[in-house]
Amino acid sequence: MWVPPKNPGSSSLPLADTIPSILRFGEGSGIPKLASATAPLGSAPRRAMLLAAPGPKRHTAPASSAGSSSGLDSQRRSLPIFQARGTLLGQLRSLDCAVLIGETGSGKTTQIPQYLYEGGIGRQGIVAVTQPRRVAAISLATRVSDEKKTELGKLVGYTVRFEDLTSEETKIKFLTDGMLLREAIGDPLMAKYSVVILDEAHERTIHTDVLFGVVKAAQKRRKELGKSPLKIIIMSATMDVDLFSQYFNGAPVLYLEGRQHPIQIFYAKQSQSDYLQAALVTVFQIHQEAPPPQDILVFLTGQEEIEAMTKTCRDIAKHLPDGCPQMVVMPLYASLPYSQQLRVFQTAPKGYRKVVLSTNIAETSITIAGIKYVVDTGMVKAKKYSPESGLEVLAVQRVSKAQAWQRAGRAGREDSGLCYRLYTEDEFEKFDKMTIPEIQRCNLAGVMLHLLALRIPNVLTFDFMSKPSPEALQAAVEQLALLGAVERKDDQLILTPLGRRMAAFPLEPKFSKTILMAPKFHCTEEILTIVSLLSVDSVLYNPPSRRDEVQAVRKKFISSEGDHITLLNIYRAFKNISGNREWCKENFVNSRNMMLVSDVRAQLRDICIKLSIPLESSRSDTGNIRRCLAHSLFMNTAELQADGTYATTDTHQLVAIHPSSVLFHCKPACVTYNELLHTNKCYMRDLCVVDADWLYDAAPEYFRRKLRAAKN
DNA sequence: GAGCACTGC
Repeated sequence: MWVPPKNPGSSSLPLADTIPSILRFGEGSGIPKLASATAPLGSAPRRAMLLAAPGPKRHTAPASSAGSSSGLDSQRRSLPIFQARGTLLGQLRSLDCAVLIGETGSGKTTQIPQYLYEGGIGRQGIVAVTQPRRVAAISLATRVSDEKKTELGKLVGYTVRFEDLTSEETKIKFLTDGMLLREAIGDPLMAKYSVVILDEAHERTIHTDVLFGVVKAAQKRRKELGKSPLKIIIMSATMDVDLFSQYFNGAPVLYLEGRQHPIQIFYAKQSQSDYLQAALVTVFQIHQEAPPPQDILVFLTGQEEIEAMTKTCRDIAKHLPDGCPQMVVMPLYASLPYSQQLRVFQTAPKGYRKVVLSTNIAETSITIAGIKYVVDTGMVKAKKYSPESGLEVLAVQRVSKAQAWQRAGRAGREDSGLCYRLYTEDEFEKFDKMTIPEIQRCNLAGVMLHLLALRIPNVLTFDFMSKPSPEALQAAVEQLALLGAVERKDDQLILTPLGRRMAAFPLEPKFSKTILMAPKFHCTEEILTIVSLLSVDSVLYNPPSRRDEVQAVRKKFISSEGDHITLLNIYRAFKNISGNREWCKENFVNSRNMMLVSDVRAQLRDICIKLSIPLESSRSDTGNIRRCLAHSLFMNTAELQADGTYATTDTHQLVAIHPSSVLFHCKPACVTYNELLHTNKCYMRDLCVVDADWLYDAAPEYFRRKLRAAKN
């Protein structure tokens, strides 16, 4: 058992030449919430009732017969939640809404849907359980169908984009929150569901936040219409209970004990001016003092930082003193090719310690077994949105307290763990309590379009749990008006027929509009490809170390007309050789994302057919494609100024061409772009060369208005 | 002149 340094200052680091300072840590005074199994929450609403479920404290390893039915049964019974089953069912039976707070490992997500089913609650309909991520929905459905000893897709099934494994028999259905939201367009009362469980509610994804309001409205409406009741259960891991409870008319909060292992927290004794340096020192300090099979997870902010740190760690690890364990260093971030991501799941060879340097992908999306130590820089790269400028700002910032606890929790998955925070306890106390929910950080055009499609009476006053600013709502509606999706009628905002068609696509409104414009320019096939490419992560893989190779190979696809046409060329080449992996590797194309593009394209094409949109190809005529883009992206344009810089056409914001664009070294007179992203500079991403005249043709009134505004 | 946190429909 590793013992925390009693006097950290005296522990000598054999790497003093490379790393000048030793970081001093003090043990946290406040007992971290995650380490406390009995009293997880300080401020429970008064109406709350406590469901203590003291399961076995000792972590029981999965039965060796895991998979066999008896093993699964005994595992189910050994879960902490099992002893609370009766009480829980009694409560849930009588409640319209409940908030369920369960620690990691309480088994709430797998067990509660089964308890409801077994207890005959809501048998007349389906029990829906939403998840923020696809993989979670799929693996939970698999697990629960195993426990019920049924075939996946029968009693228990799942629905995620591109995959629907449900049938007439399905009574317990796991789905992504986005999927349930999309289903609601055709069925705003959610008539086929008797219970909706919104899981991982504390993550506050934009979809969960919209669903809060949608299920609440559906429940109320069903009651008014005298239809069968809809039961709502909110499941969350952390402390936002007051907010959830208040929003759902004072719904009772039920607590479930979990099986999180204790985590010891250490804070930096002094404020750190350089968190990268501090992280480096801490990793090697731990490495020197801890026995080898215990792995380290370090939270950093981005790809570039992680790649640089990986290299530094590897260099230092080559020159470790005798007797020191060896080290394997692995980067982890979302744009890393899948095969490389998988490496973090391999156990390190004997005598080696695994050090994973990760973005916040390891906070929720990827769980790595065997992590004993977490090193938390306290920093995260996150997006903010300013509705006034329409600008998205991507910046490194402090994490919230909730996020810091989430990170710490990654050390206690299998056994007790330790978390080193590279900030002082005083600094921590100044962190925001919660991360600002996504719905308050985003462009809301898509959300507003969705709400309108759900026939919500007044979208500007929609009952959000955390209301976005009026400016953000107004900006979204204005954007929709510009796209021709909404109009005012008797002081009410309603969808135009075009808007209703736009809402049928699982896309940002401007991309839906682009598709709907395409028939006019006889290039729907090409636009479908381009929009698909733009709506998934980049298919281009750019390893910094092989930049020259990448450039040489990519040359053959590059179009002087911009990124859209270049991407189209790459997709066509990919399809011409019928899309094999080898080709992708040779051409630095991310094959996983490319496959996804194919799936997305097929889905969008199906929707076009349902909407009777003619599917034509413009073949080699790229002018029509660019005209089509100009007609739908006219509000996203910039013009070259006399001094060689670019200014946006509408607000004359100074912008630059993003270095990832094929037009980076070019100076076209007029371009449209997909989005502006503010990092060090205000960059335009994904550009297309257009003719200024086309823009005026596309929206004469818009530009006349802009011109008048400029004159005043 | 030089850069891209993370999900999801």
